[in-house]
Amino acid sequence: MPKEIEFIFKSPDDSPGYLLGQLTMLWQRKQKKVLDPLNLTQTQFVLLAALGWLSKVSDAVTQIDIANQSNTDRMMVSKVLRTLEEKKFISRQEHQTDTRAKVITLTHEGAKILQKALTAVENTDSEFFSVLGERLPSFNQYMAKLTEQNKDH
Amino acid sequence: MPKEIEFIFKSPDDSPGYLLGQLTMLWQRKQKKVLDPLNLTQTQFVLLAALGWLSKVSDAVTQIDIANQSNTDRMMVSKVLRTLEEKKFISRQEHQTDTRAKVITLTHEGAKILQKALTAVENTDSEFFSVLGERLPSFNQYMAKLTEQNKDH
DNA sequence: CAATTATAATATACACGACAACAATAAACA
DNA sequence: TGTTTATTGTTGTCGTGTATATTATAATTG
Repeated sequence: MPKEIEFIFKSPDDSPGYLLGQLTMLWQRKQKKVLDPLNLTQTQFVLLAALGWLSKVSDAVTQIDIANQSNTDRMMVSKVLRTLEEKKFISRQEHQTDTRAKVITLTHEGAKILQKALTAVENTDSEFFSVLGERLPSFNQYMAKLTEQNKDH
Repeated sequence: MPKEIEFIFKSPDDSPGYLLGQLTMLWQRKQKKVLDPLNLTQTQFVLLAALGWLSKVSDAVTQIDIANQSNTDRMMVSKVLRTLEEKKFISRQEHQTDTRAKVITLTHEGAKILQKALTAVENTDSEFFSVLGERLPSFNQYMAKLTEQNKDH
């Protein structure tokens, strides 16, 4: 390193951004291990869960609905749903009134996998965050507040 | 959705994993906007910062050192450092005593960019987490504890 | 010292994640 | 009604992340 240049580094433990990044990396690696045996990736699971959630209140869920529900962009949804279709976890049909849109539904197989995945992920999360103990609700509040405050612009 | 199957969804606000994922997504999008003008990606910034940090105490930083410091895996470091070399932000030389290893150093240009990036990122983080106010140290403690607890296995 | 084991870096493959650009069609409105 | 605008979905590109396997070389040990 050029000797004449001095950097001012904060200690990692004082940098919430750094900590957030590190923690997320660990969490995603753990999620991956849990979902791999179910033939699902993290994103595939999230989109499948979003579809399951939306299906409770609508019988004509479109790709845009899934994108909005999961805060994913529509290109990602398009690509991942194609993969999920190949895996026979979902099916895509023409929309009745809007020929641009596609109606996405869970297959039996997809519903079964989603059930397993929801349970597995919840158990893993429970263990991952267990160190917080009774402080978990407080942690959740922090996270929810931060998410709310930083949405959009 | 197959009508006979019922899913049990937790409310998103009660799921720390979901919240962590959502928050990280927002944070990464914001980081990207800040780093784009500096011709750096998130990962490139992290590795550059790890290199800067290590350079303070060592004059023979290897790729493995950077990988360990940043908790990134070796392949990632190999690929990203190649890109950073093309951008003239770092240089890679043969190691004196270990011919397998490469010694990584910041170039002048790289050091200047890193300085700018460190400032920009810290300002962005400061704004991103400002809603926490005086609860920030508490939040940092939660994050540090979670990270520590979930390292490795 | 020779054989085994561990380590540093790379090659390749698959799957995101963000973005730009595009085609088709629906909705809004002059 | 006809034109503009918005919406739905797709394709393609760049840059991660993770896993497996490979090459070269260092370190360990029988």
